[in-house]
Amino acid sequence: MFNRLNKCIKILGIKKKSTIKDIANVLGLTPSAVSKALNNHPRISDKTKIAVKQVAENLNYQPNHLASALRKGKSNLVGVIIPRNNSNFFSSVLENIEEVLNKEGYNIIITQSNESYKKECNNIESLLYTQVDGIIASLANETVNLEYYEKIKAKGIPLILFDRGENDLNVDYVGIDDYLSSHMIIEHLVSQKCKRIAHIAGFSHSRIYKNRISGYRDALKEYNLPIEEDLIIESNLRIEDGRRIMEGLLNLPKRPDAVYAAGDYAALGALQVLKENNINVPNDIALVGFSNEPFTSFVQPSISTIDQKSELIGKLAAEAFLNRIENPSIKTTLNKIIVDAELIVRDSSNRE
Amino acid sequence: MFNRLNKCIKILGIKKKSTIKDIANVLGLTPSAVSKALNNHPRISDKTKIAVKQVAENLNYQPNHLASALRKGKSNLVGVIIPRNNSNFFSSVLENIEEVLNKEGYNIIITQSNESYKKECNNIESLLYTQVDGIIASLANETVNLEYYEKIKAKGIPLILFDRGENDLNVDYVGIDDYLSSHMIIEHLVSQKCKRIAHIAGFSHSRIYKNRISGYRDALKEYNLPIEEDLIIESNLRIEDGRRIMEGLLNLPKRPDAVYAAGDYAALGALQVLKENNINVPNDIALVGFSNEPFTSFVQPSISTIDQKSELIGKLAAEAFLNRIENPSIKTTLNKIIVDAELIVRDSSNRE
DNA sequence: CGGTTTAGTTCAATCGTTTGAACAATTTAT
DNA sequence: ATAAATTGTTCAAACGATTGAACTAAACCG
Repeated sequence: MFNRLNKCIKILGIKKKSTIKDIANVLGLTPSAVSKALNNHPRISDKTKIAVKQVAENLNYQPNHLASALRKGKSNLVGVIIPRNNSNFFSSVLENIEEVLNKEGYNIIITQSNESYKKECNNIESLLYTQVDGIIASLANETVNLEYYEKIKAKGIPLILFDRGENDLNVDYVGIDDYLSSHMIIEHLVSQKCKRIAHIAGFSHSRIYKNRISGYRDALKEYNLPIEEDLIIESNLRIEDGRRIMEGLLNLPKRPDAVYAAGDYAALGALQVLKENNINVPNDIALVGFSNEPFTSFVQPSISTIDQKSELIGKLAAEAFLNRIENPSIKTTLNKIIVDAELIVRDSSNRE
Repeated sequence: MFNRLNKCIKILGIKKKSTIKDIANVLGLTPSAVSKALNNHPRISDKTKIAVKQVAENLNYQPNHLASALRKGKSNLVGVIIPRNNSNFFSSVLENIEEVLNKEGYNIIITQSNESYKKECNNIESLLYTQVDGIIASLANETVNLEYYEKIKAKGIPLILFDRGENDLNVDYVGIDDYLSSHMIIEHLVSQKCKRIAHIAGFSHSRIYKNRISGYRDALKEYNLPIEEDLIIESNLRIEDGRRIMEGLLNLPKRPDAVYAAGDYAALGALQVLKENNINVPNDIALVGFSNEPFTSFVQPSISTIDQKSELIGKLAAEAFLNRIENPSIKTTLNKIIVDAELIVRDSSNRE
């Protein structure tokens, strides 16, 4: 049967993929010599190395990753799990993770959870199955149960979290200081003479949104502004949430004079409602968002926001992984890298 | 040395990953029986299957993908190459490719070319190295030389192109009819009584933009409108390109009364300039973009655009791959799937 | 010239799974 | 009762690359 197959191959002129064995045959060497030559093993003569590489080129040889990964027990693949791909923040993080890891010979497998916990579990399952050497992830909003992530830790491969998931697991984390970012926003709004600042918040079960809320509260206290619970509303932070909540705020007996939304999409929804009601932004009500989505710069008025330093976060997350993989023995305490975010003041909060 | 390692493992309580061999030992079977049991081989008794699965569960067994892929000569991995990840179109296509392929047991490896030909080549290289079973790609704008893609074909694995790359290689393609889409836009603008329609075009070396240009030209002819070469300007279609070109158009002795931009970002740039010049959109100058980026719906005025049916394109691309992989022998003529795009009329071109 | 290095290579086992062939045990058909 | 078919399992050879140990020459040293 084999002979027949080979005959077919010959007749049809299909080149079967060449292996080190083929190279060995051509040169009258053993496969192991070829393997060593290709890997620049010191015990192989330069003459042989050159000859092997030449033949490899001619035969269009491509090493079989599966075989070497199996033997070496290392796939050089890193899994990345992100909630969704349509935000600028994540695509920028990805780009930078990829850049750093590619340089070190790793490839990344990107998977999206679409903010679904179930999808996230599936993703972990299939990444582990693919034998990735590590996982870099940002948790879905929905994710509360962390059993699956424990599974990764149990496997003994590095797990790095970024943006979402701080403290939730005892693993490396890279993110901005959400508490401080909120503080910066309030400080700025106060400097613009705002006195009643509402907060369109994210759900407080997610640590980052919780931190933004407490940063908001503490900053208000610091500036001796009263905390009014009706001015703090949690939501999913989509455009429609921003709209709904802004409408509610406008219907209050005493309207706020500033709105801090914990996400840019919610800020956009709020802005739409404000414009529809002919409310002057920023003079009647000032507005600040969060994330520096591209559209914040080109809507009218442009929206002040927090830049989360996605490039840096991507780079640091990748480096954290490399660190772990290179020193697996060193059970250092978990590494929490907090990057300083930047407040970008635009028209929506810049009063004359 | 091995004994020492095992001792370490025992002492430290580190569970080494369990293999079919471990399961076999527990049950007093051979690894092959276990393998067959796990794969529901008909020749294995139900009793054994149940026992094996039970033990597998207990040992927290996870099949080693590398080993099975190596043996089976199939990785169940599909590579996807996209130009950049920050557009809604691509992230939506990805989501749908993933959905269809996951169901069939495939995982996808996403790589971004960042519109760079060199990056694209690297991506192809590493995808092939990872032994993907197929590649689904949309070409970078820069890509003219297709040597690397020929390499994929030479390997004998399926290659499916979408959006960018129609006709350029003799392979399966999924995309919308750009020519017809242009035609729809012109038809609509004519119905709005526009007489001098400018075209902010993409570079005509890319087939899709070329088709949009010829669709534009032919439609003008059909409606007996003159074709003025100064009203057709090619660019990269970024916001700043749209701005620059719109400024140029406004400085013409005779301004156009409509602008059709081959990309939404360019349309946005144009819109900004129009607003800055207090030109009424759509009544003085009507505007239509292309791609249905989310922001087109929430800027003011909202921008009319073409929806490229990203969900459908993703699904069809994935299905085209599955088709090829399931019938590798059938050298059917190449499959060109053209999806009908949809014109979404919004405020920027809807005159009262 | 015998003994020790050193360079260059081959040998053989291994990674974990799959798979056709072979074998033994049991059942069914004749 | 014997042949044939069926069932359940083991055997052994792959898949392609890697790697330490072993082996053979040639080179070097005293």
